[in-house]
Amino acid sequence: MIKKADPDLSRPRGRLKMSDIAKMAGVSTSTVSRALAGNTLIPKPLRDQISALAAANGYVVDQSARSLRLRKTNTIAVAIPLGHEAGQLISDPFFLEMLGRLADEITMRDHAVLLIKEVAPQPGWLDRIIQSHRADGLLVIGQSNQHDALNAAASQYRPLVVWGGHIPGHTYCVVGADNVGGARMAVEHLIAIGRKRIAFLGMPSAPEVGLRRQGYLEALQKAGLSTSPQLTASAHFTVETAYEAARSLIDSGTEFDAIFAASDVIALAAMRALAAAGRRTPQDVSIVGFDDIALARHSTPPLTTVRQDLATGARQMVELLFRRMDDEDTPSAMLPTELIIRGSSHPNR
Amino acid sequence: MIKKADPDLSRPRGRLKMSDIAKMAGVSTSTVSRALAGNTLIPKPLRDQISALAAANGYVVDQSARSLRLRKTNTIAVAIPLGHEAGQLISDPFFLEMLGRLADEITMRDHAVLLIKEVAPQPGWLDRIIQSHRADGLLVIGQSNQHDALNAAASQYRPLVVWGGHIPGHTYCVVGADNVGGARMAVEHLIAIGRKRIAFLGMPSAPEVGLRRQGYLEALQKAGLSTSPQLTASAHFTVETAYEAARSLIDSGTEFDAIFAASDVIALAAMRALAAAGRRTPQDVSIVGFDDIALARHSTPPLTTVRQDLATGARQMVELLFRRMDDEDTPSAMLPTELIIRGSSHPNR
DNA sequence: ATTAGGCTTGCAATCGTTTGCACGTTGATC
DNA sequence: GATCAACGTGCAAACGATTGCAAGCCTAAT
Repeated sequence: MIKKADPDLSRPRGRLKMSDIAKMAGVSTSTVSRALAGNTLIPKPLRDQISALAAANGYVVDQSARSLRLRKTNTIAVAIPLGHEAGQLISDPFFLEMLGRLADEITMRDHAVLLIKEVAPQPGWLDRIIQSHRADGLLVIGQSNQHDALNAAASQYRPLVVWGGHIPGHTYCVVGADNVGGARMAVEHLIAIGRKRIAFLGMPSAPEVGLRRQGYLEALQKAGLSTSPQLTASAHFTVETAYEAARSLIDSGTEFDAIFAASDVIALAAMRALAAAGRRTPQDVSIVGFDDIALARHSTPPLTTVRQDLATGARQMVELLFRRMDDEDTPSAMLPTELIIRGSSHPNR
Repeated sequence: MIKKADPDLSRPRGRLKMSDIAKMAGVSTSTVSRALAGNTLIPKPLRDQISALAAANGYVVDQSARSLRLRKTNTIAVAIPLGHEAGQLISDPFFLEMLGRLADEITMRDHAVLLIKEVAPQPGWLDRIIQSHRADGLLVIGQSNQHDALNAAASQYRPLVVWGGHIPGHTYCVVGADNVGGARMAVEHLIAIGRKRIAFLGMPSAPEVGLRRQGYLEALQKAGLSTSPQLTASAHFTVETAYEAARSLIDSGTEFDAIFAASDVIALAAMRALAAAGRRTPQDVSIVGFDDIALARHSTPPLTTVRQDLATGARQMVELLFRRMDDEDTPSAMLPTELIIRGSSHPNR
């Protein structure tokens, strides 16, 4: 009953459909569909014949049709909202590495990854992603300035997990590092090695950064050190803006003997700005960053930083998302951080 | 005729469809469809009313249905074949940055990005992506060991553009740096500063690396220097394997005063291996890498490297892909490289 | 010989949009 | 007052899969 594919037969220019395979095999589309799905209603020998025939002809199920009928796409959307950022580039190595890890985890579960970069999120952007039914679940990397939008979306849509800071009042499921604790640890380290005037570099309006600043302030207050607003300088996550911010801090004449930066990218930019101004790291100014990106260990001097475990974070996010896709309600998760002491803070290292 | 949405009306738990909006507006689905598409057959006032009604109710067109009907998805697939790689991670910063740039370019053209990581590509993997109709075009980052598969796919499928090396016999559209020329330039630089025994680090079975090795050999031959096979050591693109390869080169006792590495990641790993073995860079051994990743300028000493212009490369790829999606046949493109001389090769810098 | 029951298989409806075609309706023209 | 074009709108047929239901076939038991 099974006929061999005939290359001479002018096959319709268009793509093969399931009914074409059915015709070749002399059965109905129903049978082909069931056979390819491994449905045991179809006896094994026939199933194998049909699968072989489909493979031989390079037939592949059309996902649009399948998704429409099944109302599921086997796809996870990963969205990166860029509300704060200056450029429109996904540039921070931390985000990129996170993206790579998430892709790894999602692929491992036989789902595809739909990458969505949202440059200046407009009201309703989350709904547009969710309602378009292009994905079965949504991961958001970084809250940016979209805390309220995320809360609104989460109230109607279960399969949503966010990477970011644990902001008071979040009702969405968020996975993220212990930003306050990590920052406190970093600043306590600076205090322990004798630093007194510690500056903060970062945009506190980004939630994670705000929490890191909170940890910074807590540590300073506990030690009775100055928390002067002049010691805080705003910096986006890009190299250029961070360099400028560091430069203006230096030029302002504000005295400081250490910098705690909200990210490694900012820390490294600050280090270069200091060097350009003739201030040595760590002799004149100690620097601590946050993230522990690959670059950190390779800088001169190597960067002391607060490490976030991205591999675990990504695994956790995907794990929670899949449980939510099964309609389970899952709590948020906070991951521990680790202080990695390298040469940029401490001369003896 | 237009009715306000009624929140009390127990809306079916399931999602709003176009026919629901039609009912609310007192028109047919056809009209709604046309209105939302901005079709001028529908008078402007009515169009606006319908759009407003849809927006007010958070209605979004279902993409599965739309894609099925239109046979187009407004999505570009970006595939990363990992045929050679040791781990299963998308780890090389170069790939990740390329991915980010591609996402930027694609998003700018109002298409979504479907990210596909192919860990150990099985025969037919490209067909499975193409025939599944999940995307309107396909970008492949890196040829890995899939040259033949790419040729086969390209013969049947137009909208395909590959980032990689210009291997003899490629029939697919490939965009990539001038690997041979860039490598030649790098090695000539090493020769010019007086290096005589120049080692090569990289896996020549990866096409780009093979071409870089070719440029390396050409430069050596032209200068009448040794091209001894002992001067070549295989190294994957990951930090760990590269470190091991450099270490075994050192331990082998083979004399060398310079290393040309097939990528910056490899170069940086080699630099660390040398330092661990007590050899100074650049005094004892000059090092040149390839890519100019962000890390390169921050290492100690900063890495001399062959710069590939990723921004241009990504733009070019997407540009060509969209032209191919319009059924144009486009030629491959080779991008110029630039030698960035930093401290790792030359003591005086 | 008849019927029951188990296996296989196919029919036809369905998922939510888009769009060619045809059917009104309107106002202008002769 | 009849004819015609222009304009607006809706019907219904796709797009390509999945699946509940029912029908056909065959064997075995009464």
